Amino acid sequence: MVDTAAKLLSEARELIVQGGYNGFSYADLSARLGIRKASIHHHFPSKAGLVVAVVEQARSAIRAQIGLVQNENSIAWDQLLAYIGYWERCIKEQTAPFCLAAVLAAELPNLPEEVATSVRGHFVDLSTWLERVLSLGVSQGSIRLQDTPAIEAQTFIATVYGAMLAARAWDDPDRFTAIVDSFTNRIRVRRQ
Amino acid sequence: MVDTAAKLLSEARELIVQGGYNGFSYADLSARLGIRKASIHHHFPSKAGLVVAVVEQARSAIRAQIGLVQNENSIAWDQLLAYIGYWERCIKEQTAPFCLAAVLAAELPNLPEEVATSVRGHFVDLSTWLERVLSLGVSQGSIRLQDTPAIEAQTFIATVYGAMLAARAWDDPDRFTAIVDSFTNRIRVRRQ
DNA sequence: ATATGCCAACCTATAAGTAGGTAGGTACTG
DNA sequence: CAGTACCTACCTACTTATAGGTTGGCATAT
Repeated sequence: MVDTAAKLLSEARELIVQGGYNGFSYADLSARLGIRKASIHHHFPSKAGLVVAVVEQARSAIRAQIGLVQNENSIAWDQLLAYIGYWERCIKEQTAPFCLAAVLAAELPNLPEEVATSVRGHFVDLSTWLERVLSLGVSQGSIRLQDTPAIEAQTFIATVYGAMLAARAWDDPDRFTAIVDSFTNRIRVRRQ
Repeated sequence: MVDTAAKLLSEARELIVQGGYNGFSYADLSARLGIRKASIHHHFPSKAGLVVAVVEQARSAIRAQIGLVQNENSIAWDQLLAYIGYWERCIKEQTAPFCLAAVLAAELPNLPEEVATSVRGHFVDLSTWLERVLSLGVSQGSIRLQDTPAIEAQTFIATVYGAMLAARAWDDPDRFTAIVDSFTNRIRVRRQ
């Protein structure tokens, strides 16, 4: 039985992905969950606090992924493809057609400071994870980089987010795949 | 003597780039220009109309650039570098640290239909221009593509916008350059 | 009794927009 | 030349709707 706070986080995430920080209100959540705004304030006294909670939830998931990379049985290339595949499915199925942090980053100068801090932390967490995946891939011989793993991780994130934007603008999920493939093709070591 | 409507477009553009469609109001413009909101409505009766006008102004500039590519003296590589250089300067100087269409595209599902249509048109216009530049570069022997010029133009746009997002998230203009360089390095034909 | 989670009622601020008016400038007409 | 009409661009005052949030209360579960 999922509790109200969790549902609020989930719905808030969808609404943010759809229209950004200022594009949704407690009234939207109220309509979606069938509870009054005052009840939402009970769980999340401020909008900024709610959005921080949404971003922090996403960051927790990334940090869990970081933990998985530490597992010595993990295969870097598979993890990278899994991440890409996750977004491909989300974009095709329109379940999560855009990364929360990306849509918030686009309006970063206008965000409440605590939200901006959390969004930046999300970028740092994600790049930390990817840096480790890429480094592992290099040591496993499946990945070849032209720059440091840190720089390449940031490049990859930018590519993924740009690809999401393209998929959204052209209303074509294949744009996402094509654009991300140009990155993966560049770094992949072919075995023959 | 720049007229009021032009100033409104210019300020609206800055405000949109800062915080998106819902992140600014007529009151912000009123404060910036020192005129009352009702006066702004005189020039632009609706917010959607104002934002469409801002986007259409940007599209006009792109179409002017398309005209320049038709000039047989133009050098594709120089045009590409000029476009990149333009954004590098804007991001470093914080004069226009993000592309209008990109920040609007991030919240596309929530935009009024006429605005969404205009934003999509902006993507089409920009990719049309870039497609021509890339095709010209190929025929001039300075550019080598791995896919069709149309696909590569879209990839480039995604890269540029993703790079802007990265520069904004990391608050580091060099992120933009590094990420875009990975694209230009891939397509550039070296002469030696 | 306490904690949790919901509610009604309410508040202030602000958003997009409307209606009627004024002032200055320009063009036209007698 | 003066008067008139029209245009442009601003204004005051106002409207409705909605946003984020506050306060006190009720119901249920432990």
